[in-house]
Amino acid sequence: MKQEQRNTGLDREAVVRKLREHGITPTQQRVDIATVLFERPQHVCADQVLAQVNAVESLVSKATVYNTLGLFAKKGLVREVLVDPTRLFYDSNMIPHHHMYHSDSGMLEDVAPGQVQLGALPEAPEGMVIEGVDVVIRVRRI
Amino acid sequence: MKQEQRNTGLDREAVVRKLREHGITPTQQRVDIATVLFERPQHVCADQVLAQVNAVESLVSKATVYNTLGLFAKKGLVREVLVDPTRLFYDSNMIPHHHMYHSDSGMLEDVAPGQVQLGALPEAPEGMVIEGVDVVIRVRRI
DNA sequence: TTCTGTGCTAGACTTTGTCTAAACGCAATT
DNA sequence: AATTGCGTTTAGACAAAGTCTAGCACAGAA
Ligand SMILES: [Mn+2]
Ligand SMILES: [Mn+2]
Ligand SMILES: [Zn+2]
Ligand SMILES: [Zn+2]
Repeated sequence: MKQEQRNTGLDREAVVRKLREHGITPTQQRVDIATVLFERPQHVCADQVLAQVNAVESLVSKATVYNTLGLFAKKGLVREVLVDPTRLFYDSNMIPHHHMYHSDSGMLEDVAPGQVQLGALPEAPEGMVIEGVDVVIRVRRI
Repeated sequence: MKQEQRNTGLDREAVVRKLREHGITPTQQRVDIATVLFERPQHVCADQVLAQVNAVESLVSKATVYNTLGLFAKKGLVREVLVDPTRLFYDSNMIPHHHMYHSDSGMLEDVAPGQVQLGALPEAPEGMVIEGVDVVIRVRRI
């Protein structure tokens, strides 16, 4: 993670703007975390974020990483993905899509929404709204 | 849980038969656990199974409950459902269906497969098979 | 300056689940 | 009857993910 590699992500200013757009006060730590998340679209769990953000020097505590990921999810900056019963993944790709989960390897792949034909959904019960529909295609080695 | 209530589930013999059909040696503990599971179609986590099976007298250890639920899932007797990041649910209803998850209350409801029109799915990658497709409709109070 | 609110932190704690090593049950062999 | 073998069960130690608490930092308002 040095300055040799091309950075396809957002620069610090763009990250700050993005947080503001979602009604999040852009603190130092939140910007650090968001910078890691939006470096590229990825599926990442809290542990990995903690490691990445503190790779060079210790910048952010565990509690803050967990709190911030929760906050980002609530504010619609990232999306939670449940495929592994032992940990929660955060998806920094907010373009609507589904997932293919390789249960052998734990690998998680995006599936374009056009690849899955989702027809009529059931109505949400009275007084409720559909928050989202998650489709996970689980695959394994033959 | 006395003998007053009508038992819609399977009797001990039927449970033993069911285990055998799935290639599972029907030990005392496994039959106890299966009896709880198939008393009625339900979504239940390991903790709850442990509590239910040991309600009257201590019959089965924690390790055995976890091992057995894992075994049952592997053998296709029950189905794992991932909706709550903190625990794994087991579904004793193996008829294909989807789920509606009430994120406020943690309630989990079945959705008939006809209610969700799942069209063409993507091919599994070379050398892989689709194990299953999970559809979870997350709803919450307005 | 003092007060107030928000955010950050270390580290204790909780919960879910796994692992280990010993014991058990039961059948086949001697 | 005693021995062996093997699959199963068990208590309890352990691991990992995540939450909580209590104190501190800091900025803006009064
Ligand atoms: Mn539980
Ligand atoms: Mn977890
Ligand atoms: Zn994704
Ligand atoms: Zn179900």
